[in-house]
Amino acid sequence: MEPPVSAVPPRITLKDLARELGVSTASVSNAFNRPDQLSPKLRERILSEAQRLGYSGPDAKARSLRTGRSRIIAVVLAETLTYSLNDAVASELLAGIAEVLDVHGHTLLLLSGRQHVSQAPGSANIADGFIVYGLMPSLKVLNDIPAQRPMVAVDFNIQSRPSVHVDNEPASYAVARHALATPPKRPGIINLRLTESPCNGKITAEYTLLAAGQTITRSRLAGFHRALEEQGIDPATVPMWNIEENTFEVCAPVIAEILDLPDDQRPDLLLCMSDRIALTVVTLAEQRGLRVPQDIRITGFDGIAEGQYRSPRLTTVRQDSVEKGRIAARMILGLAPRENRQLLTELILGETCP
Amino acid sequence: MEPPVSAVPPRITLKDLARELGVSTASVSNAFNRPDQLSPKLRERILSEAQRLGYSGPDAKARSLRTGRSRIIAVVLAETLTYSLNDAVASELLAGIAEVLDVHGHTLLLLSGRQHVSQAPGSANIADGFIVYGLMPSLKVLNDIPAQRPMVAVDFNIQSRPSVHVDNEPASYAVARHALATPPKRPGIINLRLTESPCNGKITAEYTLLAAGQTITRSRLAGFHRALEEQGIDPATVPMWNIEENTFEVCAPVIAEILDLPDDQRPDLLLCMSDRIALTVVTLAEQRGLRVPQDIRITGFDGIAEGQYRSPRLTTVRQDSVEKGRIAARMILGLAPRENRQLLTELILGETCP
DNA sequence: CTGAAAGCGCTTACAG
DNA sequence: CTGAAAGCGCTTACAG
Repeated sequence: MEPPVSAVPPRITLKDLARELGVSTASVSNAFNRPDQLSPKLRERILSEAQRLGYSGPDAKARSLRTGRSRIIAVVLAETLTYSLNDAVASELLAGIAEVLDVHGHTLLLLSGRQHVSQAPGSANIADGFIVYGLMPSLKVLNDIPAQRPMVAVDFNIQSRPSVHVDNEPASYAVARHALATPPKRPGIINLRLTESPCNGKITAEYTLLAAGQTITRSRLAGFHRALEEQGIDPATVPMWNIEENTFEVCAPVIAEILDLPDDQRPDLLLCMSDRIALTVVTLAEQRGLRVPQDIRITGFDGIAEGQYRSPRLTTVRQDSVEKGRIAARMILGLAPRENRQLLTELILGETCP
Repeated sequence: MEPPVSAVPPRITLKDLARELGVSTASVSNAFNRPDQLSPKLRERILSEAQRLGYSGPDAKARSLRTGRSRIIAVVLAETLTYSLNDAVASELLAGIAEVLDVHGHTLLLLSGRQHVSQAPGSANIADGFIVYGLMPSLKVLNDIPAQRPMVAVDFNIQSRPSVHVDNEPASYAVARHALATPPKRPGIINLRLTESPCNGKITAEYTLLAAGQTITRSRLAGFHRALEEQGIDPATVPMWNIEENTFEVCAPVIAEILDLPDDQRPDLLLCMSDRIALTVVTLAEQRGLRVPQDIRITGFDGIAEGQYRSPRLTTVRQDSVEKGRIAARMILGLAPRENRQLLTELILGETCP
């Protein structure tokens, strides 16, 4: 089905090299892997001869079969790789993971829970461990993974596996409480992936929200609602929109619809479930000549760099995604206890909602 | 040295399953890999029994040794993974690569040319092919790669290997020419990684630039210079600064230094070698109450989303990094001829330099 | 369509 | 410190 990556010309193996040198295969192996197991002189000879003959070291495929370990850790991403690689939060998580793996001699294999159908099944199970990021449409990918391999879930839960989270509900509560301290005339909420069936626009009565515990965005909504109630605002009276994908392109039409409402209907405070959403509001508001924060106040969630290295700076709540990645990686490598972890977030007061 | 990832409990193998079912190992293998080689009925029985006994399919380590292919393609990044994952251009490249690999049943292994010393040598050679991105401090990593494996270079050159580039010189010329059509009083250039020894600030006489052909930024400078000369401006009279890493944090102090020059010395046009640099100029200029483009005009290079989904939009030249990744991936998979490619760029007229 | 057997390239006790 | 040998878990001609 797939064309071979290349026709491989004759290749020299460890055995060939041993024969060539008149030593045992064990000595050649030791020359590369256990310097203390042979004389420096012999090792020198083996290594230089290897270089001369174009032998670049033991084959990793054979080594991993023999030792049972590949030194590869897989990250399974709920979204497509294309999306994840361009998302600031996912990128930071990956950076945190990569940092720890690198220091401990492991490498990072990227997999997606939304892979193409032609995806060779089982190619994932080469990895020694798995970090699974976010709720995926189907847990089928996880079935290909041998049950004994370590696995940790990030930002969602897998039955009987450790997980790493942030304190979504208190974090949302904190930012909403700050925003509501200045009473808004018309607050609004822009959710992220919160409906059972796809909805990119206003959430009307016909939509059902995902169940609590299924998604972190449900916890974020709970935090918003708690703050609203505390201010004597009935959450049921606050209009909600939903965004299907955390990108400018997908956010823009929904936000344009909101901002283009008549002055007396347009929200003057928008609580957004991500910085990407909030930043899109800022950009489209500026394009329309709406003043931030005078005409419309905006809050985000995540604390990504793009929201801080600009003007006006985003008011948001910062989660340390890099640290989330580090912790997940340490758990997988057995350097940290495999337990459920919840990281704290930090309220950032920017200019979009002073 | 490194602790094992986990103590693996007893595990069932293909052989065990075959014995259990009273069939040959070939049939079990075929049930998973070649459905046409056995009766649907037997296949059904094997698959269901496998599930019941917790056999999740053939082990990828053994399979890859046996077949000689891992279906893994490695991307070797010149920068650290932490940097690369958070850089828009590198992320787009990776996204383009991942897109093609995914469709063709391959997965993506991330490696860095600046790995930690403890990095297990040779663990890279599990990959079937290598995409090498950017000039790295040392090509040592590449030595561990068997010579027969396909390899393609992106944004730099490796002896006798195909490469993928964009038209850096003409692209820079185009954007500079556009900018210089409105004659500046005091043009300036902000370079990226262009000096032999590290320099984060003004490039003075004591610094030597990297040789032409060594780095793409040298080609970009050539484009700027050609446009300057064409306008009768001697490039030697145009002040140049250098940035060591394409991040806000590293750019900011250099740019602050430039913007804080007295009014009669501050450049009124800055030609920047990346959008990240240009965006940092915009942000810091806004913070200082400088008007863009009235007080200072700014051009970038790359065409990243962040520069376009904001106001003022960046004037820049767009390179299709996603496509660069797609092409490199197709070459590696043997789906496109292994030859040198140069992609065209597109001038984008934004508001930072109308 | 099925089964017996070779062998992919290593690492690692083990005996010397 | 060195060498002979087993075996990691598969896939694939090949014979039936």
